[in-house]
Amino acid sequence: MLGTLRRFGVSNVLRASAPRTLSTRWASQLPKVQAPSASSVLTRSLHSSFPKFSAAVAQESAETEPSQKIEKFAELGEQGFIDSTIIKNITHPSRMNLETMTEVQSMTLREIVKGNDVLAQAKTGTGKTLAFLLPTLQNILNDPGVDVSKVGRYSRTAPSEIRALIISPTRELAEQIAVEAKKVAFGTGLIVQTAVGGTQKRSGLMKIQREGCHLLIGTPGRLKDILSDPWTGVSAPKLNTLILDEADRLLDQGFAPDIKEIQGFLPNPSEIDRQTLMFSATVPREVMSLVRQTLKPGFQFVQTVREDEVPTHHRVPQKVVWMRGLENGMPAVLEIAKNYEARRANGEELRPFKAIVYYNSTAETKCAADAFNNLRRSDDFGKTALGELKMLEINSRLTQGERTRSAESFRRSPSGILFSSDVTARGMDFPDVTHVIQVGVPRDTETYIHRLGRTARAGKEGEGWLLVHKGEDACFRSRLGRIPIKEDTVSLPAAWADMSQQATGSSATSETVSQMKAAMTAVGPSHKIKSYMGQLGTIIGNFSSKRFAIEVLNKQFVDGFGMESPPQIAPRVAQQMGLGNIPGVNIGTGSRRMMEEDDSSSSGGFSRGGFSRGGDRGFSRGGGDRGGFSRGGDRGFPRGDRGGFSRGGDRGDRRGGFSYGERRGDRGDRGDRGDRGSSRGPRRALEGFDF
DNA sequence: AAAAAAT
Repeated sequence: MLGTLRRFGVSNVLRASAPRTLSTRWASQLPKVQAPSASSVLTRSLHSSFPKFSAAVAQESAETEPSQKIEKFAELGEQGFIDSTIIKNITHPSRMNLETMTEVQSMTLREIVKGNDVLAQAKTGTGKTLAFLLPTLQNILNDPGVDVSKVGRYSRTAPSEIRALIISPTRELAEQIAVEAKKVAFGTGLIVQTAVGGTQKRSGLMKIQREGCHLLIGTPGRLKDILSDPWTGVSAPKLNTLILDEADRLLDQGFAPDIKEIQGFLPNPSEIDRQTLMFSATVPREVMSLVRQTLKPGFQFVQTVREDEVPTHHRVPQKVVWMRGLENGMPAVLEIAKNYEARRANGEELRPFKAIVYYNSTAETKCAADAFNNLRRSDDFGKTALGELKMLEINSRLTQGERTRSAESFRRSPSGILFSSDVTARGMDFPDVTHVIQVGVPRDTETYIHRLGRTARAGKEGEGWLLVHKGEDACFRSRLGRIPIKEDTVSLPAAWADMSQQATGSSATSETVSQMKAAMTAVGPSHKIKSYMGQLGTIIGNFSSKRFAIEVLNKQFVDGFGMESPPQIAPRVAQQMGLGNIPGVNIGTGSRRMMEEDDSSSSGGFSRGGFSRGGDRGFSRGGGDRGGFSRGGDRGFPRGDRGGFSRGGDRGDRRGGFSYGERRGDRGDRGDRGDRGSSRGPRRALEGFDF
């Protein structure tokens, strides 16, 4: 909060607990529209008669307003402030069945109806979507130029009647917003349309041309495509509302140019007054200058979170678990599921296990989904509670049809596990998610917060788990140090099991680890190679050295995936990544051939009751029989003491069982900075690493 | 070679 005030050049300190609205001098001079049937047109004309101020010139000051009381939707209807059909859609038990407004909804409603630009920050799952949809649809209804009448059952709206445009960073989120918008607008005559990639452009266009459009919701690429093409007939010459959902994401490096381009297709705001709304749970400092450039100088910054507070929910316990190796990730996930199901079986009143597992690369989601599917279909799992779980995958490399199917299936399912990339990290509303599990340090703080926000929505509970390799400790601290995550060193022994050893014990954890290992081994080798490459791209910077990262990835490939030797990295790629002289890097061109080979032989690989795939391929077998792939393994990779875990029993130098009991003494074998010896080199204590 | 997003 203080940071915000400072940015606005303000020195007064406000009470920390109360939500508040910041407004600027210009905005506070605007007459407040009191009439119940507030006309947005009036407000807008006042706005447009304002001289244009550049953000740099405008002197901003803060004004505190008493925190507004939370209202009932029904009251808005009774006051005549919001259309009665809209209110009925929201409140009726057979429709959206909502009674009371949330804080963001209540705090932004009047500002938006007045026509002010708004930047709103509120925690995940607190109803931001409805907060902008409700007043926006009302504003369109208030516009005297909008014709909602019909000829018979046909709308009289043209495709050039777009009054409001909502931009979303992902296709699924755009569709989700559209579904909600149609619910709110039902029976009002307002036409809601979508324009997202991955769908047939022509049929989508024809639908808009046929039915017309008042509110268009879409993703940047397709919106650019449609709006830039004069032949489509879809245009927005009368547009007066632009909404950026997940605004900070849309204003970041990847999207900002698209957004700018789209704005170029919209009418000049000096001719047609335009209101811009931005919503997100996170508003990092870096985007504030773009925010100021995009919003009018008089914009309202509505925050329902204190700025010195991380916008996560208090009702989400968050835990970080350190892993011995990357290969421990999937066993640890399985252990979370088993532990939870055990508590349920014990009579605790818990909702069914419904989890999203986030990875930083798409290939990892594929590997994990395949492995867990192998597990689920195996005989010993088929009959257990875990065998009932749906295992789903979602990432941008799937076809749009597959993506939609996964998302819908997970939405509807009372339980299951969704292995996901960051496509679902923001905004997606899957009901009743009990667990959000993140594997690896997320790329930035915001990503962590948004992923976590897929649970504990709409007043419900949830828990967050973060599984991190111990070597990513420094990265974790710098990226997530401010977030209230507790270390958990007791719940998941599978995270610390030594997976280079054959599992011998009969403990629940050794069972978990060997089950998962077998399931991972049975995943197609091409997926494992892609996972390796994907992880290479994401985590190399998270470790203190490239050498360390390679060592850790190689270990996962062998001890976790059950492969004979690390995959070959093309010389050109290795060069680009600066891996030329890093020990352990397997340079060669065999992987590509390997992947093509495997891709042509369909997915499958699993026969009920056993793991037929890959378990004896390039792993427990001698190697050298896979064209170009395993042959490369003897180059540069320090695997002198490694064999496959399935043969572990015949090695005299192995201890039996897992060594997860050794965490205390064993944890210091990787420093968090600087050079280190090989995996057998001297061990060093890790400062500040206290189990 | 690493989320996402146009074909």
